[in-house]
Amino acid sequence: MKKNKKISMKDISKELGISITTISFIVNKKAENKISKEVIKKVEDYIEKVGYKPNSSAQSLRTGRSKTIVFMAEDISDPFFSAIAKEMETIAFNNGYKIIYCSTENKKERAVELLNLFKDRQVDAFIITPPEGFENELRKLIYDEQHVIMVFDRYFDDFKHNYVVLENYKGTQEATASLYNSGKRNIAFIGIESNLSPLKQRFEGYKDKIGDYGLKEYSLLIQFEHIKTQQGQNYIKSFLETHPEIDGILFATNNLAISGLRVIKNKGLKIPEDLGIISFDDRDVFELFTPPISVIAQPVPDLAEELIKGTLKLLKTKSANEYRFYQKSLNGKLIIRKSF
Amino acid sequence: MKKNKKISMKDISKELGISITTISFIVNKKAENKISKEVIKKVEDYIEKVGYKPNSSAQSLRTGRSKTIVFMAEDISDPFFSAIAKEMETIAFNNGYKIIYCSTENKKERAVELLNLFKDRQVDAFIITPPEGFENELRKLIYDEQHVIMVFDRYFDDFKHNYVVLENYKGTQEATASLYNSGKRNIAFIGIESNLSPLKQRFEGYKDKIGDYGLKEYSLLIQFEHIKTQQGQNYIKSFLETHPEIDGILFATNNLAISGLRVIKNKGLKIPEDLGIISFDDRDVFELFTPPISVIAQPVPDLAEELIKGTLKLLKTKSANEYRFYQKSLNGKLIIRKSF
DNA sequence: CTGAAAGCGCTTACAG
DNA sequence: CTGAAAGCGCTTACAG
Repeated sequence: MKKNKKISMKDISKELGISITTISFIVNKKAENKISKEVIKKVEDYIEKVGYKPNSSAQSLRTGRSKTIVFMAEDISDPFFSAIAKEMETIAFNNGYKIIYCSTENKKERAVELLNLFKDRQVDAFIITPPEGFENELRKLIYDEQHVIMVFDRYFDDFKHNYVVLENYKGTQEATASLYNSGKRNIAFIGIESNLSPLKQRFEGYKDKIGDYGLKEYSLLIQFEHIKTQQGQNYIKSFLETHPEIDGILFATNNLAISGLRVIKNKGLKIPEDLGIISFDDRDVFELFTPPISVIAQPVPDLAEELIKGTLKLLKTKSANEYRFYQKSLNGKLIIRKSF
Repeated sequence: MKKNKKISMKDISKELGISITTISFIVNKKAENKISKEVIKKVEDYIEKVGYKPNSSAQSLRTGRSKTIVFMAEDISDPFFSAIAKEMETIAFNNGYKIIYCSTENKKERAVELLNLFKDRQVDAFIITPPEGFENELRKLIYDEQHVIMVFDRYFDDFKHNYVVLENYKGTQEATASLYNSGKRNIAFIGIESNLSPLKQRFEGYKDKIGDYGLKEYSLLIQFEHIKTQQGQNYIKSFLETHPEIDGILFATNNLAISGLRVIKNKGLKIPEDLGIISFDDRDVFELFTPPISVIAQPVPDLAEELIKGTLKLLKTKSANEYRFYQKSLNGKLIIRKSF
C-alpha cells in the first residue's frame, strides 16, 4: 500500500556510517560545538537530498511535547473567531506548531466533552473561550499544570490565569457617549443574559455612562441560544414596541445587531432618524448596510497576535520553569459611520 | 512540574496483575471472544475509575495512523470555508479524528509549503482546496498513497481523484436565466481570472446561456488578489462605465459581489431598477442589503457532510484495501430576493 | 483465554 | 567530538 517507505534516522545512520545520536543532534540543531563541521555538512546534505523529516509521533512520545495547540473557540464559523483563527495560523506554523480547532457553542457540556477528548492526547496548549459555568474545569486544568492554558475573550476573577481580552467596559462607555453626543436621550442596551465577563462589562459600561448622564436605562437581555433565532427577534420587536420612546440602541454583539437590524427593517423604522444604532464587533454587513452602521471594532490582528505569541512564550518559559501570568487587555476602536 | 503523572498500561498491568496485552485488547475493543467477561469488567472498571486514556503518540508511532485530518482551506476566515469547517468538526470528532486547519490563500507556493509542513508528519488525510497550478503536487500526493486525499470545491480533469464539488455550470445557467426572465437583456458576468474548475464552469454556464438567448456577452475577469482591493473596485467601476447599457450582473463569488455592491452604492446606482443583481454563495450581508440580493447558495451542510463522511469512509476502506474514488457533485440552490 | 517480547522512531544521560 | 543503549507507551504476531 505505502509505496515509498519512509526513511528513518536508522536508515541515515546505516547509509552514512554515523551514529543515530549524532544525527539526532544535527536534526535538532543541537550540534553546535559538539559535532564537527564536516559531519554536520554531510548529514545535512543527505537529509536535504532524501527529504528526511523526523517522525513527529516518535518525537512526541519521547519528549512528551506534541507541538499541537487546541483552539477551543466559541464557534469557529463566527466571523470573529474564524478571523482570529486565520491570524494565528501563520505565526503558529512558523514556530513549528499546528492548531486543532473546535467549537464549544458556548455550552458547558460541549466544552467538557471537548476537553476530555483532548486533555490526555498530547496537546501542549489550549487557547480557550470558556463558556459560562466552566470555571471549575478551567481551574483544575490550570492547576494540573499539564498544559499551557490561554483564556480568550473573557476571564474569571476568582483565580489567576492567562488571558487576552478586550476593554469591554471602556468600549460601551464610548459607544454610549457617542450616541449621547449625537443627541439621543433614550438609549437602550440590547445584550446577552450571561455572567461572562465581556457581556457583563459591556452592560456595566452602558449603565454607568447612562447614570453619568442621568438618563433612564432601557435594557433587554436575551439568552444565548436565542440570539440568532426568530424568538430572539420577537423579543427585540416587543421590547421596541413597549418602549416607543427609545431613540438609540447599543447592541452588545454583532449577531445581536444583525437580529436587531432584521427587526428594524421589518418594522420599517428609519436609521438614524427614528433610531441611532451602534454595535460591538465589525463585519462587512455593517459597512454595506443602508445606512452604514457605526461599531466598536475589536482589533482582530492584535488580539490574535497577543494570543498566539503569548501562548508560544508560555510554552517556552514553562519548560524553563519560569512561569508568569500573561494578561493582556486591548482597546476596541470606535468607527463612526452613518447610523446616528 | 507535571503534578499528576499520567497513568500507562504498564501501571494498570501492575496494579491489576493482568498483562499489558490483555489490557490493550480491552482498551481497543478487540477483547470479544478472547478475554473473559470478568477480566474485561475488571479492567474497564479500573480504567473508568482512574480515567485512563491511551497515549496517542505511542499509538500513532506503533500503528502509523494519527487520527488527524488536515483541512487545507482556501481561507479559513472566509465565511464559506469556516462554515464548512464548523460542520465537519462534530462528525470528525465523533469518529475519533481531530482536524488541523490551514489556509492556502489560493497561492501555490503557500500550498506547497503547507503540504511539506504536514506531509511527513503523521497525518492520515488531507481535505484540500488546491490553488491553481497545484496539479502536479496533488497528483504526486495521490500517487504516493501515503494519505487519503479529498479535494474540495474544485477538481482536475487530467487525473482521477476524490472530490466534493458544486454543480457550478448549472448554477450560473440558472442564475442567468432568472435574470433574463426578469426582463434583463444586457447581462454581465463578473468573475475571476482563473483556470480553477468552478471559476471556469461558472463562466461557461453564463456564456452558454447568453448564447442560447442570442444576447451579447459582457464579462469582466478580475485577478484573485484584487477581489477585495480598491483596485478590484476600480476595475468594476470602469467596466460599468464603459458599458452603461448593462442592466444585470451575475457575480461569480460572494467577495466579488461585495466589492461590486460597494461600487454600485458609491455610484448611486439603483437595484433593481438600474441593475439586476445575483451572486454566488449566500451570506448575511446579502439578505440584509437594501434591497436583499438574490443568490445561488451552496448547500454548506451537505457539502461538509459529504466531505468528511467521504474522507472517513476512504480512511476505512483504504486500510481494508478496497479503494474507489469518491466523487460528489451537489446542486446549488437559487434563492430569489429583491435584487431583480 | 492470556502473556512475554519485539519493535515503531525518536531523545538524551552517560561514557569515552 | 562521537556512540551504545535505555526507554517513551503502545500494538500485535506468536506461543501456549
